[in-house]
Amino acid sequence: MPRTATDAETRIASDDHAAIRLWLRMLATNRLIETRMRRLLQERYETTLPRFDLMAQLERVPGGLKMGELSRRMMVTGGNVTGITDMLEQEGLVERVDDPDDRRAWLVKLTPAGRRAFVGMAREHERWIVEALGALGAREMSVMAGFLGRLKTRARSLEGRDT
Amino acid sequence: MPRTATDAETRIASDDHAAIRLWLRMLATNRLIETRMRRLLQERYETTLPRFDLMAQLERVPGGLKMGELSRRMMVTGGNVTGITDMLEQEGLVERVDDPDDRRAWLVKLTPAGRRAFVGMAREHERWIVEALGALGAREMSVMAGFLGRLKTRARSLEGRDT
DNA sequence: GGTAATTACTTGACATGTCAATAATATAGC
DNA sequence: GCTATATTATTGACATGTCAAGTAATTACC
Repeated sequence: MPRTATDAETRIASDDHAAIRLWLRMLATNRLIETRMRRLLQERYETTLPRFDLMAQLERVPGGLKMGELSRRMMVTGGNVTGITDMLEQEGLVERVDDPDDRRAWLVKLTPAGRRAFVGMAREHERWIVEALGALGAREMSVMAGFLGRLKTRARSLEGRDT
Repeated sequence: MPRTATDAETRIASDDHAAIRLWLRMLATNRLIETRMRRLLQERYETTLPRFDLMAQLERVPGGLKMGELSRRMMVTGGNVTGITDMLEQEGLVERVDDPDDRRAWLVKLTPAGRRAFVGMAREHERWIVEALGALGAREMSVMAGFLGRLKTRARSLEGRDT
């Protein structure tokens, strides 16, 4: 029995493709960091990652965003955005305002309380991320960002046609 | 307004830390590829990513794995493993067998039908991954795997102490 | 060997995610 | 302007994920 940690990457035989190993490592790394962020957000602010994400999207757009815009930016379905917005609205952190240009649509905005709550969280969240990614230097981060950019482009183009 | 696609990475001001930008890009890339895999698994095999993951863990261990082992390897909670195993058991793809060494525990194994189903899926899944990660060459994959390895190690050590 | 602490799993409550169906409104085309 | 189509958001059904509490069995310890 190896003594190394046993996780999602485990048990990949050496003849498996390098791409598979890389993908599993991406999954495991993301999950580790994401789980940590969830836990910290819960412990320190009694909130969750999706709520934080939604507020982060709104924070830079004082005029608010339509549900569909939120959905696209958060890369989740509209139904999901409806649910999270409902929660945040109940908590008084965001508000739905009628879109004057489209009576089907809402503009979702941070309330003053929401903005106050967000800025504190965001500062600390940034520290957590800097800490978590601190294993890489600036140059390495830049190289990795380049790789990821190419993977993103590829993934998008794959969704275009249907292979 | 830039003409680039609007997604989870959007609207990060240039003064934000490189680590944040990298993290958001990791999230977006993972989500894009993962969503594609979910869709393909659903379309071609009427199954889901967590079911596939659980079966993948079992495939290399003919003797089966305990629920707790599955939980650790899949990096999800035990309650979650119970639910997914229930589904797969109903579908006849895995079975719970009494662990002869521990009467509290189960050994979860692929049924013959489960193994048959898995090998077909796995082959195609590997093609999908190779295709999705094809934007990177072998050397680049190896560099990226190294970066991710360091991020994983860091994340684990952060969970050790409590910063 | 008997009790206390730990471990393995299940359960129930709930948040988050998907999808498909629906209602309301906008838009395009004639 | 009317109609057909597309877009915006909500809803409900369901899968997946968390956590905390509960049960049963094992292990540690005196």
